Amino acid sequence: MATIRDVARLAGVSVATVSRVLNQNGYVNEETEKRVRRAIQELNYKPNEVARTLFKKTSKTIGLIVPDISNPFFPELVRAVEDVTNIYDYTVILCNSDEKNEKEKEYIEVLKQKYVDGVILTTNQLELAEVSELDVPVVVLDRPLNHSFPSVIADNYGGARLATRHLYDIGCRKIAHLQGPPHVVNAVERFNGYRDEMKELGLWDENLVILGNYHLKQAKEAVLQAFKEHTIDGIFAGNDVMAVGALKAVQQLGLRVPEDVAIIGYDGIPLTEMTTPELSTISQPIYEMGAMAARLLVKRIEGQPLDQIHYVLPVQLIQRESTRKGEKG
Amino acid sequence: MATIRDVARLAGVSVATVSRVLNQNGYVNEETEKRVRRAIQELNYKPNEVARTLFKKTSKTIGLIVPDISNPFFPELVRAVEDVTNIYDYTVILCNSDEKNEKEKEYIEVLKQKYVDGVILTTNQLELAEVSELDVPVVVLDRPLNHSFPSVIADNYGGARLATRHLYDIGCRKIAHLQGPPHVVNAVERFNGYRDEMKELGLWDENLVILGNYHLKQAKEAVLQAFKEHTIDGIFAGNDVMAVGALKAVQQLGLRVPEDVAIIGYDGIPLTEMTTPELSTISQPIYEMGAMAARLLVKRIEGQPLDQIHYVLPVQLIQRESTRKGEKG
DNA sequence: ATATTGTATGTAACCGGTTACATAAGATTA
DNA sequence: TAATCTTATGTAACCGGTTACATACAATAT
Repeated sequence: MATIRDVARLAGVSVATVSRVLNQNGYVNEETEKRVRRAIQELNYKPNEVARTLFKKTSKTIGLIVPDISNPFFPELVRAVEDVTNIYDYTVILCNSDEKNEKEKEYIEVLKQKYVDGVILTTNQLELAEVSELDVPVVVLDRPLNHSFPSVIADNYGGARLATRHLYDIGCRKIAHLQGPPHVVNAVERFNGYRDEMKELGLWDENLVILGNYHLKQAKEAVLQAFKEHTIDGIFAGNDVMAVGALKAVQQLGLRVPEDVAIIGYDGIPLTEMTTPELSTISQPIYEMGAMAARLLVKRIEGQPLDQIHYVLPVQLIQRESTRKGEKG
Repeated sequence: MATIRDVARLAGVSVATVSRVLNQNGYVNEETEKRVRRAIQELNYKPNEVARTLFKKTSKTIGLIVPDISNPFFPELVRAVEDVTNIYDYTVILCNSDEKNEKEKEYIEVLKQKYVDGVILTTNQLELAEVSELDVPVVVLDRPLNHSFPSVIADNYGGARLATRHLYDIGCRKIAHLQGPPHVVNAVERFNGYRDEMKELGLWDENLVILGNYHLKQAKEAVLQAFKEHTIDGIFAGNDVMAVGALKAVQQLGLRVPEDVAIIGYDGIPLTEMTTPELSTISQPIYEMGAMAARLLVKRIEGQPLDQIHYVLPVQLIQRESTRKGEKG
């Protein structure tokens, strides 16, 4: 690989001049510039990003920490981050944390050592101290740490109330909630929304809360168990994957969806259109969330001011077959 | 951030000695080492990876180019690559190419400039010339370029024959193939397997080939169209996502799966367990493919010999409800 | 007694860029 | 006409590591 010194030699100038041509700063004579450009062409010279990074302390790379890319909520989010940062010439280092504190800390250490320009965090496991150690911009995505970092989330509380209310509107009165893991902030917020709406409707019954862990199998088992003990005519699942688990459980029990039990999920991942019946869901603007987080991060990196620190994006009820009863909700 | 010179000063030694302690090479007196380690602790010193990279020309980073992470086949693959390379202290730069030549070329350029230690390619758009420009190890995943790079693929041809034969075995005689995009090598291989099996069964009829593009909506439309023109009692879809499209089309036509039309997909993504009826599929060892590719790449990077250059992993028929007829196949 | 080997450490060049500073010539200004 | 500004370019230090090479002393071999 040719270096800037090779180019300088071939063009008969100093490395400083070549650097000036490359970065378009300082004075360079038109003729000289042509000679330099010709030499660059001839040698197929590409500047070494690492050397540049070492001096400038900016790597045009960001870190993206997600719990698990194989969880179907994240691919679209990751894709959005990649798309947006790419426009500004950043590359993305992908990190799967499994929500484990240890892995997150290790990744943050590595990212720092690689001089990443910023980090997007999708997790709520981190202690303040560890994140603060990062001396680069951070944007928190989907799982707000309740503090000073810019964040992008969707309206979990409002979405949960919307879902619960929707089940009520189509006639459900024994509305269960398949809750996500209690250590995940958005799961708690959705639970709170469900609880408050149920209280307002005068239907609150803590026995109707089913504990899930955002995964299919465990959710299905939990729902099967719940049906043994309680009467249920509607299920609001904390995420779409668990909604599928609920669907499977209900079908296995020989009950009809939505006639006997209506089901609504949360997230709006493509999966919801692939089940039979298709699943109603509270759709989060997943791509937009990722894109927004990426835009915020780039702004922060480039020292631009943010109009706003915390963004709460609106969610949307999408009614499909799993909650479409005779009365048409 | 403390530098190696700060550590040297505090420990009262030269930078060379500190470097020796860090890299555990050369001679260092036990007492001296203790002093150095104490200084490192005290300053919370972490070596700067970028400086190291510049000198050593190895970044402990690899590039991973996939068509689109939001295609449900890839998250698990990406996850596997990340898991395995992480064991060896590599980080992963994720690139979405959309199978576009232009994007792939740009990414390869950037990866080179960042001194990545190797690249895993999941694409078949690249010309030999462009990949060869990469002077780091390359492993090709899922889509073999038919040449000298190490590769990991699953047995597409065999899997397709297996799927076709399975439909035959459960009684189908008008077996359609929902084909993937013709510019994707694995789609063509699966088509070839289907064609050869059909010929061997004496059932080959080119009218039963339906062109799809690996996406749901288009596949569904194509299947609806095909049913207008031909009699079909079995569908072998080139991937699982299209199988879902076929399922939706068939259900929309008021036909029963599998009684009237049996359906089998290809890939074995989690989605296949979430539909109703659950989809039979040819399961590829997705995680293992990614893990294997990552292991090959690391071996190549570290200069170890490979036992074998091209790996073709076995696929497996998974029979579920969508092909479970009365006779029990 | 001298040569050789092993241990321990420091100096400075190097990786490949960027940029502060020095230098110089021609144009402009007082 | 001397001072100042603009344009153009080069030298060398710098970013923060690694390592070849030089140096020195003690232990061992000849």
